[in-house]
Amino acid sequence: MGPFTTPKKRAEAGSVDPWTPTSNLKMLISAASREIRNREKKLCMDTDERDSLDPTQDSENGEELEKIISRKDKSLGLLCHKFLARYPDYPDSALADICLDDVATQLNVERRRIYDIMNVLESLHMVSRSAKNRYSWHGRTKLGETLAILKHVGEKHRYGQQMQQIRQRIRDREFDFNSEEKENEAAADMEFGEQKELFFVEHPGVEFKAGEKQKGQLFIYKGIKCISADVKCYVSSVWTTLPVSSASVNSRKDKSLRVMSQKFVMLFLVSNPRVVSLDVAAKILIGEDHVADQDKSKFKSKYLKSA
DNA sequence: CTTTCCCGCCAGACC
DNA sequence: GGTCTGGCGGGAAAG
Repeated sequence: MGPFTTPKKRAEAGSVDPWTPTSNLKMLISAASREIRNREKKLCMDTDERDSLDPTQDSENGEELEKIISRKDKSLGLLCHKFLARYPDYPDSALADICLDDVATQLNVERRRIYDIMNVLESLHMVSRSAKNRYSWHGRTKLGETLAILKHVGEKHRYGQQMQQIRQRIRDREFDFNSEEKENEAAADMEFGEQKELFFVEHPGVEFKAGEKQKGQLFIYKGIKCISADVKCYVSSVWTTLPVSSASVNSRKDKSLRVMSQKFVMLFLVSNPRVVSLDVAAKILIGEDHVADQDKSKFKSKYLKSA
């Protein structure tokens, strides 16, 4: 193993439930489902029992486990699932306080992973940052409102129409292989409006406190995997005022996981049909030209590698 | 082979 | 100085 290779981590005793290729999709559909969560609780208990077989104590046993535990068992989606299983859908008025260190210890993962989960859940206002190292758990109490707001914002940004346009162009391209130029023109014509403005949609009454950076990379998949899917149940209520601002707390230009997650949910909420391809989502969320740039640099690096 | 995405380094914010 | 936060690249696993 070279000096720059990712070190292999000791196997952790995790779920050994047979994980299917569609597990992430299932996760998406069920992340906040109570039934599944109860099942998960049971599963976690089983896992705890299994933990008594400490893999670090017995190297042979550890290697054996390492083979059994695939990367799917360590996925962010599963982790988020386990996290959700620990908290009630509708917590009492007494705030459920979440300590990052405790959660990391309990779930037996690096602290870094908890930040990812918190960012996604925060984007849905299922948690909010209360202090350094601490979050408050809101569960689904604000979810309905949040989804309604996000849908409204998604409509405002004309995400639905944008998706239709992109899909149409993709279809056109299938009939016309020499359409590259036309395509670029079309992209230039497309009216993205405020879409390029970066923003974080706040929940009324929830103060946004975290400091963050502006560098960003699209980790859409991280967002999707952890988000509750019964989106359609919540979009009926109507909002007249949008708590969307690019000033004050939102002044930090933000392409963080938190914001990208919100935007992705918006796409789902306004999409018809309800399937959103990553390709289309990326074109809207990071911009068509940027997607093209990324592809180019990818080809370039591949070319250089093979040369 | 290409795509997905986990790991953890480390920059920058914050204290 | 220390700690917290989270963007990001590398590369292994999955497809």
